[in-house]
Amino acid sequence: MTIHHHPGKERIDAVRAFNRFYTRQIGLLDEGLLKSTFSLTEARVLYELAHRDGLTATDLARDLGLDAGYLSRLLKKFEGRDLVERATIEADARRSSIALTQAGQQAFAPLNQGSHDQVTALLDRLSVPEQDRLVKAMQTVQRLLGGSAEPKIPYMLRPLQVGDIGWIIHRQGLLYAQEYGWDESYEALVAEILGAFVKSFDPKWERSWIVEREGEVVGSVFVVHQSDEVAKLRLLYVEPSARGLGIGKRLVEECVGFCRAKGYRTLTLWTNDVLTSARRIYEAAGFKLADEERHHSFGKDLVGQNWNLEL
Amino acid sequence: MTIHHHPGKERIDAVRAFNRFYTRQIGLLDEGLLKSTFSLTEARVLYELAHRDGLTATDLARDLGLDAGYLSRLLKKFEGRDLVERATIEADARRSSIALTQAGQQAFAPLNQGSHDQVTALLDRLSVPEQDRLVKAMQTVQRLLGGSAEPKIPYMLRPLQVGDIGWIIHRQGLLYAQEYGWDESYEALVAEILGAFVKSFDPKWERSWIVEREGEVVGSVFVVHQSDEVAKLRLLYVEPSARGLGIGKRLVEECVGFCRAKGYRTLTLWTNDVLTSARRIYEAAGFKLADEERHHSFGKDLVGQNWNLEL
DNA sequence: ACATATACTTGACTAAGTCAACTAAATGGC
DNA sequence: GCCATTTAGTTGACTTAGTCAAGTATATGT
Repeated sequence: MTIHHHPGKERIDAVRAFNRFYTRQIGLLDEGLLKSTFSLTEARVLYELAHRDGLTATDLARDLGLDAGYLSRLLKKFEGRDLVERATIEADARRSSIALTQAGQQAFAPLNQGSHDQVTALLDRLSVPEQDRLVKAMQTVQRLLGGSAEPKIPYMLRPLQVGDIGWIIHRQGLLYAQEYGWDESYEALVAEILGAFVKSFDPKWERSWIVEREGEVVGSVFVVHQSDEVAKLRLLYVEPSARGLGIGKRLVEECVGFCRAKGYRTLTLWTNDVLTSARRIYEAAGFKLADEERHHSFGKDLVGQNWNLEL
Repeated sequence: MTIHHHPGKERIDAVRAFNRFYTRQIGLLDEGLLKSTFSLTEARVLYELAHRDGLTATDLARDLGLDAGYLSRLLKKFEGRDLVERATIEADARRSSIALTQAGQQAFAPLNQGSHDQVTALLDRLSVPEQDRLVKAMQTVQRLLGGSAEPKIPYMLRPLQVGDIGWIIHRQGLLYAQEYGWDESYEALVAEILGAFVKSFDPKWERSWIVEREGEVVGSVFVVHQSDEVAKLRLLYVEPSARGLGIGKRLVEECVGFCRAKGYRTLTLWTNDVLTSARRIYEAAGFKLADEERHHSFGKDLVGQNWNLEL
């Protein structure tokens, strides 16, 4: 659903530079560990065995990218030294699940400690905020490359938290500047709307929905009280990276449901005709175009539209 | 200058998980390239030679983490196949600078293309915003681990851009919530102030400064017009990660200089007594405490202060 | 029941990397 | 200016790590 484009040259070069950099980085870390009696590959195998249960030889070969024959011999050696033991799986006599023995765990401990200490030393050179940034960045890389397919929970709705409105202002400002060339006055408008929303928030008549996905805010919408009959839907937005998941539709549905429950008669909203995908959502939800007017805002000539939904 | 602490267990585990993940990732990428006539190490050597000039054998061994003897033989083989040539350095007869020949460059080209294509394929699976996040995250990791010491330009001041005010609202909201336990009404206040600032911005009397460091906004300050005699300094802030660089002091100096140049008589500001490090900056700049008053705001009992500087 | 696929093993092999001993030139101390 | 020490690079002898193909035993699909 997401639109894919050809990556730019700078991006490709940056990724390649990172690969080279990290190849070296891993090389450095490995050097330190090679003082032990285990080779790097052996250490990797031990690590997997120490941290996961019920592994078979095939699992190990696949996950570590090892040759089956090589691994077979390696495991035989471990078995000979009583570091691992195999238990045949009842359901399949070809396979056996491999586990560290007590001795194997003891042999692995110093190795594990060594790697732990190395990483500690690495992190110790950084300040705490830097450590946080490092870990966050690594997790981002891992998540994006891990190709963890779609996350199990594609997204979740939650109420407003501190930091959200600033983030939404930031993202909306940038997004509409990039996509439609709007100037900074749009961002300022969003800031004023949201500042006022929080300041005069009335839980009896008003509500906000924040969409979070893998820890990131990817969408939001607000319902504000205009009169006891009329509510206004404001600032519907979905991050480009999260489009196609039905988030926009879901947010509008939440608004409509909320307004019905609160006894509003009309849900109104203002938008601009250039925002075509938003319009499709409003139409699908049953909104009717009430009126249009040309205006010059955000550095552009636009056509503003008021849409209403009778509840 | 930065304070260092012992990294937490989760952070260490996250880094180790990333190392294991990326070891595998690099393994996968390398597999693809091993179809060529060159081994992985040979390819790495060729890459370095193709991208950097005046390398000596020692440079290569150090930067790629190779054994000197192994590299020596490897280079001899390349030389025999006319892929590289060595030129003795005049200043030091022991060393020679190694470079790819025309043939070497030709031999490297398909290898380079292969790696390029692989990375392209990798990136192609992601949407453009995801690609951007990936590249940014990789650069962050590289910068933090590369130990590139302090950046050459510790920070730079620039005018406001689209996205800045949202970002500042976001960060200030989070920061004051974390450090002082203030609630979301502070973030809302910042949003209102900045929304109004942009909306009614008067370049003749007003100005903003954004501090950028390695592509990130790490501080800001605003001067707003109250009357032709009185200017107000608002929303001075510096990211914790960028403290200790004199950014706060510099920002206040910029404000004072601007106000003097514009002919203001007084520069005033409002702050709270809990913000001690800010107060020190104001005192150092010559501000005098005009009055104090208790108030309950942002979910806390606070003491508000007005400070003035006669220009 | 029979062709095909999967899980692992084994033998024969090669590539990749290490280690120590060596030469030749440069550097530092006095 | 001489000599001990260091650095750059080379070479021989060696080990380790990994590959490839052929094999056995079991499971799976039709």
